[in-house]
Amino acid sequence: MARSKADFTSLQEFQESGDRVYLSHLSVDCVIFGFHENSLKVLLLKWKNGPWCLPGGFVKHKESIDQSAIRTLKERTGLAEIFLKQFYAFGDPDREKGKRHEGTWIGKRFVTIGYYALVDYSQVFPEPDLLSSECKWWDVDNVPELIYDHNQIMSKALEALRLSLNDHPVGYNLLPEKFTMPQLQKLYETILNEALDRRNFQKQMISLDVLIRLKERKTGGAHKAPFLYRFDKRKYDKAMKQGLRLSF
Amino acid sequence: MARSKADFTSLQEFQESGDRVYLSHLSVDCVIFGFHENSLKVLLLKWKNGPWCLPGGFVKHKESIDQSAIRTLKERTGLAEIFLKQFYAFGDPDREKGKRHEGTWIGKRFVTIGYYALVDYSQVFPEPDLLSSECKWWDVDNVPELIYDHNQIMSKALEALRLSLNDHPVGYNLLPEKFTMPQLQKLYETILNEALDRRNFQKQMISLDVLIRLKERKTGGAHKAPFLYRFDKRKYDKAMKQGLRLSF
DNA sequence: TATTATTGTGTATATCGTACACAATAAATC
DNA sequence: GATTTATTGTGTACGATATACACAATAATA
Repeated sequence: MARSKADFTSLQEFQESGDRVYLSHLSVDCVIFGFHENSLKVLLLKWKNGPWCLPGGFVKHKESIDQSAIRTLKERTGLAEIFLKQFYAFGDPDREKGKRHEGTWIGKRFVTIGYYALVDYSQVFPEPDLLSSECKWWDVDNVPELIYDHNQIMSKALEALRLSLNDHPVGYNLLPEKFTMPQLQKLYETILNEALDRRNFQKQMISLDVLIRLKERKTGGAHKAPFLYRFDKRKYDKAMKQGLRLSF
Repeated sequence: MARSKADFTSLQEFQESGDRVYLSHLSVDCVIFGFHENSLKVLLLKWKNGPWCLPGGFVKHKESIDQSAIRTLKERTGLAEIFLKQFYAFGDPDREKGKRHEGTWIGKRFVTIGYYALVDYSQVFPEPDLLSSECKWWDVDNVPELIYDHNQIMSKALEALRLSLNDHPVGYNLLPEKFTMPQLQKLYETILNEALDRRNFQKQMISLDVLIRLKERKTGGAHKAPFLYRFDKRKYDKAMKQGLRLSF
């Protein structure tokens, strides 16, 4: 996990007294999804002279675990108010294979709570933290080998996102405000990793009753200009809360 | 959360040096579901001279969180090899409203990982631990007020169980080996809290292709004797792994 | 002006979910 | 032993939903 150093002035201080600020043995890791050029991306961090990892952080003594994920996200993407969902806790004692920082605060055993976030790619300006040399987007089906069990965490996040499509709409957080039906379809196809019928997809989406079709069309591309849509936020939020399949 | 004292000889020793054996700030809580006399039950623990709570435990230094839930379950029910599923982590800093043991190890802030378990009611012999005076089954829609946020944890467990019915079979862990279709239906109705059509229910269950109808019928009750069924374990396990609705 | 690739729309069919009715029967009652 | 009662076993008709598929319209390009 990557860590926030805002509360310390040096790595050494952090390693010597992490307990002062954070709960020991506990971290959060964030799988941040974005959508760009018809593919699903995750935001990864690279340690200086080290491997890639998920952006993560630690939990302050008087902070909720949700809050600590929100803080991590804010620090890495600059965004507040983004969609965030806790999906699983990872707690094998040997999950940190090839551990570094042996004998230090960060070298202890950690149980980590996994969150995934959905963000508007175009609004994000990735920032590495003080211990990282890079922070950038990777294609979900082309991520490098990550430290510890972070590849597994990412897979589980993607699986959770896929499952959520069964009962919840997606897109509000991943697409720009105005978007076309083909864009929305590509998003679904990318997350599900399968092709969908264009006409049936449109019917389904419209039946969800969360879209508003605008008068405008998207111009500039070749071929027939597609209509632009936006989400009806109120209906979208309602669908997120209630779920879409109330069926048994 | 209730705690295991097996690793200590006194409460005082435990309070003074819990860190020696367990990860600090971290616990697991188990919502143990059983099914008896046509209603869904949860196993609760009562502190000596205190309120009721979910059975829980702490995580040893070299133990996975799953293992620590398994251990807790074994201690409380006597059962090993039971169905167990992690469903959510609860980490608000003030979740332990009305905290006791202020200033002691157990009085610290805890983030807890919630698990739910499905067990065969008739196989369980509830055992209180050394700090509890009682351990008994309660009807899910009639549980008393529990400590901390344990009522919320229980609700979330029930919700998770309900959602799981959408894509996974249930019953193998909650029913005796041989059972009737009406029994299975009651189980579903209890979990979903709604009445289901008898004929359609049977068709659905049979279409899941995890049941084997036996030649025997259940005798003894009044009225027409229903057939007995059992699960085809191989198919059941496959359905548990793959899920039942692969549809998008 | 013609071409090209893409979008907008509708229909026929199969599948699934839902509503519903009647015959069979094990125990209980008389 | 015949009758009553509540429950189980089974099948069918209907409507809703999912799926497969075809053709006209059009924005940019050639």
